[in-house]
Amino acid sequence: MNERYEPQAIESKWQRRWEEEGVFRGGTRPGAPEKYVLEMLPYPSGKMHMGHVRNYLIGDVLARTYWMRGFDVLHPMGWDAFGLPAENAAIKDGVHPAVRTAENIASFKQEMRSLGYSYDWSREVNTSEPEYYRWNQWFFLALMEKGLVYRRFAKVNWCTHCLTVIANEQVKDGLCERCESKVVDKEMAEWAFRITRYSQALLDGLDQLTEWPERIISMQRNWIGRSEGVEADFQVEGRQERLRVFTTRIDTVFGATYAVLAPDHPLVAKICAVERKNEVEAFVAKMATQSKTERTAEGAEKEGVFTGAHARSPFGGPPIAVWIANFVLAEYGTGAVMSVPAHDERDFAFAKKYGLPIKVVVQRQGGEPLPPGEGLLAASVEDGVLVDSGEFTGLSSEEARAKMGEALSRKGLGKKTITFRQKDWGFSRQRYWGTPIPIVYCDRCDPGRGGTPVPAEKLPVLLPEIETQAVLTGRGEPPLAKVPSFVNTTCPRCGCPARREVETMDTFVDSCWYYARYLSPRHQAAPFDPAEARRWLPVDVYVGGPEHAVMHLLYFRFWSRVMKELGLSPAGEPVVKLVTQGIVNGPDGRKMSKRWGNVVTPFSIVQKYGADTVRTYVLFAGPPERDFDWSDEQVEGAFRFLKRVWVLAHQHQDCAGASWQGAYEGKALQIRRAAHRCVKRVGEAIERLSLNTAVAFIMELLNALHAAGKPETVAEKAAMAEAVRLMSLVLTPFAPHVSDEIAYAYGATKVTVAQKWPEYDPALVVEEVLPYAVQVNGKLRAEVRVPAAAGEAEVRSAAESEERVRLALSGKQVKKVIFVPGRLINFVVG
RNA sequence: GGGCGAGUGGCGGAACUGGUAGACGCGCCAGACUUAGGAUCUGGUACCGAAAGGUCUGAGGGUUCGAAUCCCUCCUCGCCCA
Repeated sequence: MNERYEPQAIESKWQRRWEEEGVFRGGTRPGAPEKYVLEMLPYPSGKMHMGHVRNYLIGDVLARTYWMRGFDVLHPMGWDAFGLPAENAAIKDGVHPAVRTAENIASFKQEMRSLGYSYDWSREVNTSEPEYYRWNQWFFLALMEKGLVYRRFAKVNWCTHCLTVIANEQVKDGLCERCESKVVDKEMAEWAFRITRYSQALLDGLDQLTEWPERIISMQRNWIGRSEGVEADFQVEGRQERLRVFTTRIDTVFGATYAVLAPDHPLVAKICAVERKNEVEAFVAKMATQSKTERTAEGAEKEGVFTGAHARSPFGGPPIAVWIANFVLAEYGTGAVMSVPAHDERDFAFAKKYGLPIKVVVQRQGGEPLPPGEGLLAASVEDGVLVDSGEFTGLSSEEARAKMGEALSRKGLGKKTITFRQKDWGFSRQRYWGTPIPIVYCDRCDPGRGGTPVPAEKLPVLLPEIETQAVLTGRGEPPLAKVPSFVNTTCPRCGCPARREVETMDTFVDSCWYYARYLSPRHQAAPFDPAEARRWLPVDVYVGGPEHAVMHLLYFRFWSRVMKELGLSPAGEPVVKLVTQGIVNGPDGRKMSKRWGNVVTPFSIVQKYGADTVRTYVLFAGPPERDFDWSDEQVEGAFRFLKRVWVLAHQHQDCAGASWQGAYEGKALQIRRAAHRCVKRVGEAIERLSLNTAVAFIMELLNALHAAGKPETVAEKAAMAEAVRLMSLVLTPFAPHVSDEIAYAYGATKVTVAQKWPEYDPALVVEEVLPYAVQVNGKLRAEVRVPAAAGEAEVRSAAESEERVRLALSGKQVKKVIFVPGRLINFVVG
């Protein structure tokens, strides 16, 4: 090895060598236990950012460690290559998305290689290639067969900037999650997956995910939003119609003083009183111009109008007024609610605003009783005991809910129901750069335009070549509608001229199953080879950002269940352990962004310090889950550390061949102890995913070896050679290039990742002398060092002979002695 | 408003199942080498105090021989849900 540490001189050499030797090829250790380590595949923008670097490093450390621990490891990487950015760029500059995407992938991949990641590139997957997306189409047909795909006419979230429909999951505070533009409601036909059929299963499955972060679990639970309640029919006065409401608080039904319909509820027009017609119609028209997110936003003013109609509760009582209001949505529950102002905050605010009656029907169990309705200052939403509720008076809220539910079903006026907040997944996108939906519309045999699926043997439906500037204009109909050669086809059923579906699939479809394609990326008969799936699935560790908690991770759990039902995969849940990494902020503590001018690019740091420094720094900066702020000084520190590792190895290179059969004593023994202790601690730290402390332990070893000075005796030289070798092995997951360079200089014949993770000698990691804390009444008074084998009596007498302890004990009576072996002794005095 | 998570030196962070708080790194201070140092090496570095000693894990209380860790109240920040 060179005298100076020059990463630029060694890193590409090792990267080439790993590649040539195929050391990261998965499936090359038949018979060995398998580990599937996966990181979320990136959208290939031109440049990597630090978030990517960190994401992939966490996986890389695990993959390399598993190789060394003897596993057969699958650690693939690919490209989430369809999507809006490339298409939006094309609208601007006319470069075809495929061209731009290919360029981006090439540069992104080169950056990845420069960081020394241990990917099995032979399994690389690109979701924009027909070889991949034909299987999206195949899945579409398979799901359709199972009744999990349907076409609906619905109010969708339309992003005014992306010019496409986006999923509920992609709307954040009324804005598009991607581009932060306004999202409006738009009524249109779309294709949807019936994911709600799996809502309960997805919820139940969360219990098995014991190795997922608790907050991701709770976010999914919230998102699915199961609520138990009842549907109850209110009879509209003087008409045939019944008004079906959904409520989770049927126990408060006797306090219902009015009912509210969604403005677009079908009953509105029918029951509206003639004299209120103008007002109601005006309100309905006004609501139609607002999006549902706008209408129900936190600060939004509650608004409504009286329809003139009245309805009667299924439990009797006087008729109550029926209103329509902005905060009730047709899509949720039954699109109608009973309003109980005394026991619901929204209803209370609405009642106050419009002077509607308030009636208390649930009393608190302790404390001040609630004043009668009109005197109430705020709604009381807690459970309690029913009052003024006919035959149910005196029951607890919980009992009342059960009894009332039963009563409703008995009378045929309602039933218990479970509703979910989660909605079906609309996946039509009015864009070009995505998977064509394999559907044909034929006027002759399908006049209702329900759509006829393209038969499986005719797949793929290829995305057509286009005149980029003419088709990707950002205006008008979906781009594919402007490509006659694509649109015009023949009906698969009757053979007549027909038109193809011009919408494409949400890219979240691509990421639902890519991890399975890696198993057999060139498989022709199916999306992937089920035999490989039995071997590798589920994924052992999945690393990615927590921002995917409720979109990707929910869709992908859904898809996994479907794949299991199709007999493709053995796994219900796709991933055993999920790791969500924290954000890398700029040095100023703000999110890295061009706007703040605080972006640190991986490329610049690799150039300046080399990949090993970036790797070591990023992993040392903090625990994987936590955010951290970039620090140039700390990077400098990581570089200094590697330089010191290098210098030490270089200095003692003459020790490399030394061997010693005799006993180790003195300095030689100290060196060996430090090294073996380090091996133990680093191994355990990686297992706990405490990667920052793992690096710290290697630093401690380095400090100890530097402090040991120059080895003189043969035993010392042999110990030093062993220590350097061990250090190069445990350093491999973090700084693999330096590790290999050193390992070879010390006689290795295989790259470190192909070597075995070292075993430590248990005899060398137990201390001979232990420090004991000596406390008097819990306060530290001294520290004594005693032989490890010493018992309480010896520790006590050693402690009592300490000056400070004697002083603290003098004149006091020892009432009790607490002895914790290996830790401390505590004298409790009176 | 509800749920979850976090709060430890000047800074990033350590602390296994309640057992010596501050590992490791950065920064800073002093010294060495040097034509030079923003390179490198050595030592120091939670706070108060000259020292003896005392005080420290957001604040306050509790349990315990002993609490960063467990319980209660409150404050601040982050994320998610409403």
